[in-house]
Amino acid sequence: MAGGGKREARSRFERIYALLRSRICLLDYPPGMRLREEDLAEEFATSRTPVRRVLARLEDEGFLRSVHGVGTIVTDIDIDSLQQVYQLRVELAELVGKLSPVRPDAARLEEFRALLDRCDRLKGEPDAREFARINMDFFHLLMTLTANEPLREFSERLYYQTTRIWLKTAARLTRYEDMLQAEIRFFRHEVADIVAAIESGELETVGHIRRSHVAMSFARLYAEAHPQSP
Amino acid sequence: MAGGGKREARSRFERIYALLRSRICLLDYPPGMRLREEDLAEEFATSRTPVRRVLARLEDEGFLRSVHGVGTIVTDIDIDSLQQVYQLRVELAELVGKLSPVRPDAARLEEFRALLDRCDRLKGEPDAREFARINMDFFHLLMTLTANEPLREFSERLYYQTTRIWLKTAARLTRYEDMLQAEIRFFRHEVADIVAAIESGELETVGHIRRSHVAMSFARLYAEAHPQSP
DNA sequence: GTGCGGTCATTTGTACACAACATCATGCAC
DNA sequence: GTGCATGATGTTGTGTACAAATGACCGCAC
Repeated sequence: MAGGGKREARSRFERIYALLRSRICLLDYPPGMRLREEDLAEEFATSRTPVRRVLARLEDEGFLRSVHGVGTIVTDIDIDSLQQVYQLRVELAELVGKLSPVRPDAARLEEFRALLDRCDRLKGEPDAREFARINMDFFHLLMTLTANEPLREFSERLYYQTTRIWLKTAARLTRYEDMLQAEIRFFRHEVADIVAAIESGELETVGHIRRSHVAMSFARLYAEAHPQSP
Repeated sequence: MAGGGKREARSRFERIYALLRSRICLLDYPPGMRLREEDLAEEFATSRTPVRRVLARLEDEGFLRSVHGVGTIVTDIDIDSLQQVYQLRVELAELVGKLSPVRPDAARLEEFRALLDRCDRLKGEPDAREFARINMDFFHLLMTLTANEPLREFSERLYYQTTRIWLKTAARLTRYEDMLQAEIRFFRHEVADIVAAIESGELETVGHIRRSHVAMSFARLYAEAHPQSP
């Protein structure tokens, strides 16, 4: 076996899937947008069939909704309907570091530290999109701290479902520069805390830190959407 | 709109999906079995296309594995690889009753109580398949105790992935009658405990009870597969 | 007898044509 | 002018033919 045929087909599927999901989560495909299977097929130089395979999965995961005769529509999100998702995300965050914890090696640890530099650079030139990307890389690094496959899979699902709401909320604010700056500071603090916890080998502490930060992040978003009454 | 066209297509998809998943979990389709898309298409009086949509989802969820040129194969399972799945299942079990708890109404409560009768009847005529079915009904009833949609979805995924191992282990034992009787007793005890907790309004306690029973169930299975050394 | 190569049957993956369905514009009746 | 029927247009869902890939079988050389 030359080792390429079938694996190539599979990797292509994963590539298209990851790309489309990324576009949805970065709001390149904003909620409500209609995707055309034929356009996507043309972009990836294939027919509708493999594209439909990807769209079906994204629909199963709640990112899309295909309606016969109408189109494939990016699902809408709002902070209220995501409350349950966040509640579960908070719980799962704590489980990372508790179930099948994996101590990172030197190289992995260096990747964590590199995020601190990226945060600092971002502070000089704030950009919501770049922030979202760093946040995503950080998340994936965190997932390497547990070997529990189902936990990783579910956490990833919840993460991608909730990450859109941040960019959407930020885009709505008239002066979102302040919020962005503040969020970047919060985030850098979280990364620093977690790096410290990792360095002292307290993987379970990582889970607790992460849990509280996810919860607080949601609280801030929620407050932003629901101006408090006296 | 006469209200039937598209919804019918969707309900058909769900029906086929639930049926195939059920067959896999009840070992009607045992691990390693090869399914033929064309056969399934014929059974459901349709073409391969809708069947492939269902198989793709079952593959995404880890029940099947399609191999080009070979067939669609029911995935194998073993107690060791399911350890992580069980660990997460235990944690999620506790969250039911904690996240968005829903107090059951009188009718729902009656359904719980009815399970006790089914258990008692089962004691008189032990049957692994019927036991698995009661267990499944009980699980679905438990899911009505939380309104957290993602939690329900994930719990369901983990439940179906782990339920197969029980029947598989039981089928292997030479004298599985004893084990079955014992398991039925354990299970009836669990149902009774949980009914009592529900009646006193302690939904969070339900989660704790469930957690410990799932954990102990796994421990028994694990011990069965790994004869203890002194 | 054994190992190797090729041929064939079988099955999933892909491409494409067509059906089902929803939406919007158009025009006609009143 | 308004309301409704009707057709045009566009999109996803389904059926089907064909390509790609795998494994089994057979025959042949040695």
